[in-house]
Amino acid sequence: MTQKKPVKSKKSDLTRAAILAAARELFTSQGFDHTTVRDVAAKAKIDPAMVIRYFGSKDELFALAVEFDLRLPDLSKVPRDAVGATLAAHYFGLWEGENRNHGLPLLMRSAASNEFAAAKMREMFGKQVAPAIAALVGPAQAAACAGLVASQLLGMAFCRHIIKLPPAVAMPRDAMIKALGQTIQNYMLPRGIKPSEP
Amino acid sequence: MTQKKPVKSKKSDLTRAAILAAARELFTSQGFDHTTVRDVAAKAKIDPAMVIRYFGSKDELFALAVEFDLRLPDLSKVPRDAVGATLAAHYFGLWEGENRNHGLPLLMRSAASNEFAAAKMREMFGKQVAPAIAALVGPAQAAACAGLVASQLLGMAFCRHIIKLPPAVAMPRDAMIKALGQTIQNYMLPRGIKPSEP
DNA sequence: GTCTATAATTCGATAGAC
DNA sequence: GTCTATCGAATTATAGAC
Repeated sequence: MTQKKPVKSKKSDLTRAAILAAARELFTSQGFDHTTVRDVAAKAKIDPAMVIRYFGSKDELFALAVEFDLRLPDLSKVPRDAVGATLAAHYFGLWEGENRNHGLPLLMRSAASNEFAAAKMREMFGKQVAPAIAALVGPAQAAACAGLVASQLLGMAFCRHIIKLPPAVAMPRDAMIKALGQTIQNYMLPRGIKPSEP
Repeated sequence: MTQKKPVKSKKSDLTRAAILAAARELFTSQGFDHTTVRDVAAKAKIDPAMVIRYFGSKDELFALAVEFDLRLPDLSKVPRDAVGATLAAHYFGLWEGENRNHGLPLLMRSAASNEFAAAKMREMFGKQVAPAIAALVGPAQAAACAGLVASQLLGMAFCRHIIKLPPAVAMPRDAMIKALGQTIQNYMLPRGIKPSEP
């Protein structure tokens, strides 16, 4: 008797997870092009052929490695004058908090030279970030506001965590959150103008 | 009679320049890894072997392709309350002005996934940007200020020109210069505090 | 499911004729 | 200076034994 869907497939799942974790680490530290299927297999302690067997190709493995959820807070529940600080703090939690085994560093590092990653970043921004901002500042100013906020937050990530520019690395976390929070607050809700105003 | 250093070596220089220009274009659009010596040779309409003969190796060719001068204005000659706008305008001139055949787009695109390019960017920042800022705001606040300014300017370049995030691309140049100028001004000279104050 | 062996490309760089 | 021919190494992906 054949089982269509076995209830237990522990080993397979563990192997899959090990491959994916190894791939994400190596893609992040070495980039897509300089990470070989052999490297991933070695780190996951399995045979290179298994990587292809489980994921089909190197490209499909990469596509799964960059998938993740930003878990943005609900900005409508945040005091209006604390929106900037909240976003800045959330962003640093993503980069320097306890749970950092997500795909953001990989996506950020890859997006500049990998069109698939760039497209993924635009998609994530459109689906997760833009709506949250539009709901707060209204549709008229949403685009410009979102572009400015993204440029500041991604820019700090680029300087501090990707290329490791010394002054950006040296800056204390609190000072940075304060400075970025003020900037973002000003981009989103300048001078207390209500979003519904003309 | 042999000439040690011929006064005229037009052809060689033209070939070198053609190779370098082709390399910069291809490295920028395809990235270092996906640009082959054969690609560069084809674009420059010469033999692939000549690329190596003229530049030694692909790595050395890349090193020359990323070399350039930011040509920052002398900030000491700019009114203090116009420093932010001046820097923002200069930055956009680099990215969207008439003379764009420099290495900045290539450096920016490569730095995230190429350690050599990242080091070059840190070096350029340290030699060209940091001193200009330090001379204006004083040594005490120079590092933090430089890190913040860099994060905002590089972040907009990343969003608007590298990954082409729709809201950042759509924003009119004037509106962006105004917004970034205000932010930079605030990072550099907040509330009119003089740089020499404790 | 797992591994060995290798197919099929592709690339950077070199040797040597002219 | 320039081109032809090719080396040697590395890569993804597959075929097939066990």
